[in-house]
Amino acid sequence: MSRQAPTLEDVAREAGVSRATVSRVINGVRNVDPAIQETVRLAISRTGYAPNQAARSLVTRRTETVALVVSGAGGVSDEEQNAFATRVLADPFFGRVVSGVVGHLRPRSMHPVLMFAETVEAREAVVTYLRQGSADGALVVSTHADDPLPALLAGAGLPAVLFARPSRPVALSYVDLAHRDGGRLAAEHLLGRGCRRIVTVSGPLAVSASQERLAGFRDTMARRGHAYVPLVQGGFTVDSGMAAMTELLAEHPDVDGVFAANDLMAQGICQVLRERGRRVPDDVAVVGFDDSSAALACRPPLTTVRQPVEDMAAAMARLLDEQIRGVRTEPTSIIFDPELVVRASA
Amino acid sequence: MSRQAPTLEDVAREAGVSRATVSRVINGVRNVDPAIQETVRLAISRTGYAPNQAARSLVTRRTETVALVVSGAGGVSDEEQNAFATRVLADPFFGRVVSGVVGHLRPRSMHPVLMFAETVEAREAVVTYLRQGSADGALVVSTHADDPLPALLAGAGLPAVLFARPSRPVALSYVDLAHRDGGRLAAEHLLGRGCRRIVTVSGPLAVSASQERLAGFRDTMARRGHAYVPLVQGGFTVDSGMAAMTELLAEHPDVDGVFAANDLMAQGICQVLRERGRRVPDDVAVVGFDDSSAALACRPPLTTVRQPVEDMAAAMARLLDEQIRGVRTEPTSIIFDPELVVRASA
DNA sequence: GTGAAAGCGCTAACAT
DNA sequence: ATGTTAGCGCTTTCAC
Repeated sequence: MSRQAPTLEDVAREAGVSRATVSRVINGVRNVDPAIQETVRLAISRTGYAPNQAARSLVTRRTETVALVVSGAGGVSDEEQNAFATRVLADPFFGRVVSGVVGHLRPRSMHPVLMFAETVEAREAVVTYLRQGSADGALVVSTHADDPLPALLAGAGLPAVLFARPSRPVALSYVDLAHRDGGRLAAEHLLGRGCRRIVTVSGPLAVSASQERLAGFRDTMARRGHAYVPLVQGGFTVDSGMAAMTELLAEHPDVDGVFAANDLMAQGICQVLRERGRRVPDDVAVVGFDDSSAALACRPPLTTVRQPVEDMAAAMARLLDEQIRGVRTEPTSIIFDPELVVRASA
Repeated sequence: MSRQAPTLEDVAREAGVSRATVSRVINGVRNVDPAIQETVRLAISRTGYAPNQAARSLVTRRTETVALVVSGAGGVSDEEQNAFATRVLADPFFGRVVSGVVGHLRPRSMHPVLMFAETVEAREAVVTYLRQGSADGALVVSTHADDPLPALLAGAGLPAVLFARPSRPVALSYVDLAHRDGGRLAAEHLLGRGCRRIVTVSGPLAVSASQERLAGFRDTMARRGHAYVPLVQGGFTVDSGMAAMTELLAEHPDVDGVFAANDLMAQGICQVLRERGRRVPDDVAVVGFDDSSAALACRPPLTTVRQPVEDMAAAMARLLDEQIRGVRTEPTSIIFDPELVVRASA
């Protein structure tokens, strides 16, 4: 192995100054003679010094690490735990979250620890992890409306920010999308292009985002005289989109417009439509939601309601960062506006 | 805020014992009277004590954290960094890696820090992170053959394990697949079902896995008398698969079998074939590689060469774990065998 | 502007 | 089996 790593002491000796001075130089504290700064910097590179993060954390009470938690609800079996991670990461949505989070953290030399909290034990582990000071706070992305983790975190007084408003009120900051407006945009677009037999495939109604998108959509439809919009509930996956469309097609063969609550399902829907010989968008127009990579991968490319996930995730990281630094003390919410992106499918 | 967190000292006082005894109970060191253990445990829960990880790490020189690094090669621009994370996570392959890694780490109360190293600075950041003792070691998944990170890590004497054999020899452990055997399995299957006009879409030839899969495939074809197999290079994405198949179809309209170097491309290939009115597998048989979620999502479901990614990732984590604990000192390689999974596409 | 010294909370070697 | 004690390497008053 390599010999013992150099410490502040070593650098100080090498530079002929005290530990305190070296520490000041490293941490960019002013009031250090420029000449000495140079000497110290030289000594640092000569010794190949790297500050010990544990020692630093012990006194600063900060780790520059945050937990990025993907949280479910149920009491899932051990078997399914792996599946949970795989499933979550397979969704292009999550990649955008990570991207946005890292975009904020990296320039600040902060790092995300990936955690999955789909069981009672796993949730406890998250709380323990934070209570031990292994991370300074948590960014929580819930996949289920009645996720108990936010309340657990809030109860323990741990810094945390949520992606999406919690279903039960909890004293935590969050970022969210104006999902209702998104549903409205979709409805207006379909109606605007002349669709009259419109159906919709919602997300799991246990997820509040699904409900909101649906509510906004239905609301707008109702205002335009469409009292009834056939609905099938999907699961935010390609497969569930296919199944839903198959079902809808059987009951409503004259459909000419579909609103899917996310792009993955819209992709499945387009696939089924094509298999049944319906042209998209000529016979049936399809509008998705998210503007994820699936929207571009889809044939035809999806017209969709864009959710600025990267920006939202970055804002989430910023909120947590501010809370950790004590800059922000009150729970804050930031709501982003959706935007219609018109491509070929509608 | 909440009041100062309780320390070992507080628990010790509460239990009427010394700090050392409490420490022993917490760390499960034997030689502690069962009765006292009980007293201590009670004091712990009464005080709501959680050990301070920084203090612990300072003395144990271990963080119970490993860096999970996705590493590229180039000097990518800042703009593209976000895209890198998004792109990487969009690939179902990565979700399986995470799943396997977490599967090993979690039961050991270890945690992965997610890092992306697609620029010179980012790679430096990884090295610094490890040198500071913020993580005990690194699990590296390279997306490019001439990734400089492994050499950097090895040079710094930092514990690290790679997914896939490095292109230049480096003194690090790695896990890998017998890609050549995988290519062979694909060729044998296509030939076995009677295909005679076989083409192939490889991955980026800068990636050694691509080369190996191709070599095994070509080798087997050659042994069976097929001297020439038309080849188009793809990029492991659905789109690149579509483009490649379009090209191949133009030059070889009589094609009756395709070997794609991954499932994503196979998916694109199936899509193009269907659009051109070719039935899969009746007119053209398609074999993919990986057995990722894309294989099941594909229509028809893909016959594919399974790569046990979760197992490989778990093994990678285990190797690193052993290296960190000092159980293993020599670089070790573990090569997994591919397996043909027959579904509908071939 | 710089140094001396006091901890941060824990583990582990040693003493008992 | 339990207690005492010496650090781990750093930041941060507090003097100067």
